[in-house]
Amino acid sequence: MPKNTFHSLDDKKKDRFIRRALEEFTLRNYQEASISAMLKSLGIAKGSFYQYFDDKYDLFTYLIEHCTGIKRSYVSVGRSDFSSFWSYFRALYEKGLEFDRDHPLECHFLHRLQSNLNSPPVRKLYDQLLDQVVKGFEKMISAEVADGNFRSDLSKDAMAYFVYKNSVSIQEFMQYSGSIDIEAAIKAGRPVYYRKHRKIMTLVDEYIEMMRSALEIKN
Amino acid sequence: MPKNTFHSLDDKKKDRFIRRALEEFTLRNYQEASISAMLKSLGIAKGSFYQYFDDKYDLFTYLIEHCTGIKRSYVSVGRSDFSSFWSYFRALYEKGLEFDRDHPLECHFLHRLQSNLNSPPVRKLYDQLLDQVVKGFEKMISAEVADGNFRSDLSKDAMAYFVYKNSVSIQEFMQYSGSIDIEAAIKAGRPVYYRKHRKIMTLVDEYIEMMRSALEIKN
DNA sequence: ATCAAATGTGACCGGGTAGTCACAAAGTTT
DNA sequence: AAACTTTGTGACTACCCGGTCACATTTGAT
Repeated sequence: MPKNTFHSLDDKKKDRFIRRALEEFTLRNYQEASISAMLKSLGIAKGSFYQYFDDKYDLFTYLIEHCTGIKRSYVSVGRSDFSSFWSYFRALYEKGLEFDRDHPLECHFLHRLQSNLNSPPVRKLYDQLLDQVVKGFEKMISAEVADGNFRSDLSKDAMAYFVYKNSVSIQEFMQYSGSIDIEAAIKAGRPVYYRKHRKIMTLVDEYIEMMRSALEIKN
Repeated sequence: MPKNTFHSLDDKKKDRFIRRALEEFTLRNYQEASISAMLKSLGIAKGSFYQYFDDKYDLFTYLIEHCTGIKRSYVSVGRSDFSSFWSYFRALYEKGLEFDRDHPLECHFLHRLQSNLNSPPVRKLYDQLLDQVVKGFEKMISAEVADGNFRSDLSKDAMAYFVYKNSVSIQEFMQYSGSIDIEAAIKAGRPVYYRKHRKIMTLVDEYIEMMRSALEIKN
């Protein structure tokens, strides 16, 4: 937990600090991320940092909370507002793109969490977030199965994991195929999907089509 | 490239060295992996190491070549030996399990490469391997489309990436659901899927069923 | 204006790293 | 046995890190 000293910081200074910290932890691993380098480029003394946070890990957990908090306000769409799971999924993805548009650093800091799985403390935090998402999907998928929309011959947790992983995969494919350059966008502080909205939604629709065929009952 | 000094090393010593190096680079990131710690636990002097390899990166690239070489000898199954793409895919996965059974360290060192994507030199090597695999799948998928087995309304590269990523996902799901503990297995030097063969192949079949439904033409 | 509390500072500590180098030991050829 | 080549060694350099602490500065209340 950040100390009071950090909270009572000038808004502008606090913002600059958070942005630089996100950049540091997004471009490097948790272990590799350097508090020293970050402070140097911010022009803040080492000692000051430790009046804001207990330690490196304290800052890291704060950043996660900061980002998930903002993300929640974007992806808070309800399944019940949509006629089908896939129109819901599509809307969820579009909200994700809005999140990237408005808060690229926050968005991709969260995406890169999975690069830190060998740091036990980070892994713990990641596993919690992962579990939340997959459990959420599992619940919705169970409902679809109960309604006779999704097939019942597959285990629900595997289906949920399948959906989650493929939704992550979409971005990875964009990177693989050269359509986006996350690192460059982060360094420039610009949204990753800027002016790529049509392109990625086309891909999202392809993925939805694949997942739909995979999970829905054939007629 | 390892120097002659390394090649002319006693087989037993060379083996012990490789095993310890693989362990180090599998349990930690490229940057975090410590040559010093590795040498200390091996009882080899610092100076000796630099008569075997140019530097850390030289060792790393050697390990990749070492592992891919062994892996190739396992997964060298031909598509033409199977009646369908999915029976081929299944056989490929079983070969992968044999690779894990006989060479767990080599197998999972390669799996953990994707945890190193923020190290530019490592990323370059990973991207090459990724491209090889995806391009391979793409070729086969194109043939399936041409034969009228796979649908033609999706882009082939997306389908190839879909297949590759989901095949990786299978292992991740095993880890997620607590069926395997890769880190523990590596530390013990034991195969990850030891006595889990039935369990994972059941999951593989579920994934194949999902991917098949996603990509094949509905009848 | 005074004083106390809050905040800022950067040299410093202990510990880690990759890589070097002068030297020692072992092996090989003459 | 002598000369030479290859291999082994570990103290050492130069550098990085996270975190500390005695002290300087600023703030705000009296």
